[in-house]
Amino acid sequence: MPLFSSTYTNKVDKKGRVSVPAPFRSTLPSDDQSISVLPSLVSKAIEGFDYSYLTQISERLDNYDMMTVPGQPSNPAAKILSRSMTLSIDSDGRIVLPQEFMKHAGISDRAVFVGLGKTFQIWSPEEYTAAMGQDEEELM
Amino acid sequence: MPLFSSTYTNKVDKKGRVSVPAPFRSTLPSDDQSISVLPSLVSKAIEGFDYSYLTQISERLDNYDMMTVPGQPSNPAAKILSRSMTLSIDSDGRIVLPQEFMKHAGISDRAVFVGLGKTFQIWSPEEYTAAMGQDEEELM
DNA sequence: TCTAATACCATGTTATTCCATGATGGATTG
DNA sequence: CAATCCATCATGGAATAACATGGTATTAGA
Repeated sequence: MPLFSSTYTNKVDKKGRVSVPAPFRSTLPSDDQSISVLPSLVSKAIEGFDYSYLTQISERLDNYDMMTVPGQPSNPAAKILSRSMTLSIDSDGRIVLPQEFMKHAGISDRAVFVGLGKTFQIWSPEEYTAAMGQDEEELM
Repeated sequence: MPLFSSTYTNKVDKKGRVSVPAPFRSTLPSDDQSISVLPSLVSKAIEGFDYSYLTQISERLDNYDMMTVPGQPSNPAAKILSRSMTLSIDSDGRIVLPQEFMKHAGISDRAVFVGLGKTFQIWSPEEYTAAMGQDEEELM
């Protein structure tokens, strides 16, 4: 199981490309170099995790019941699945952030990767420092 | 096992043709590029899944004692099987939505594909935003 | 034969892959 | 201990492929 830790800031080019921090990549299974992301439901950030995490969420959804029991779109698991995208990491270690996701997180030219164990988050430097409080200035 | 996620909006032409989002296609088994669909039993949408999912539902129906339990058509599994159609994906990655299905979902010229894990749904943009609530505007 | 469904082809746009460069740090060797 | 070599990493740009989409041709069914 992957374990994401520490904090890294990388540049985002005009196409939305950004390098996934190497330590994050190395915790991913070597046969599936991809990450799944979605706009956070609670903050101005992007939530990230590995693919197996998505399958766990999917299993929580009994789709058979979903088709016959009303109230689907508001189901939390459905919300996560419908909003998440799986981004493949290219041979240079980069992903392309979807425009809408960047917009949600207020990301333009730099992205802060924050390891949180089984998951991580991607912030804009500005939003991250604001959310963290004033005791952060050495993000460079 | 395929896992459908994220949300995509594609155009529907006058013939009812629409591209299946490439990420959805790639989760399907390469030797069976088709999807099975039915009008949702609970909402103004089309339910979709791959063929193997249909067989699972069929097995549920087999476990159901048809000889002793009356009113089989009301069995959800029976309802799903009887209403489902399997649509083949053409060489350009498109399907043709049956007219009745489009009518059920209120689809005219655009279709929203919503990934929900083992299954997905197809909505009209209008109905989908209405069903999701007010907090969705970036469907593009 | 006429109509409708299906298969085929063409095109612009977008995304993905490939290649080159600079920076960094660790290890090896003089 | 210092200089050099090598591997990894982040980053930019350009070439290439994939995708969505509209149109036309061909086939099949009524």
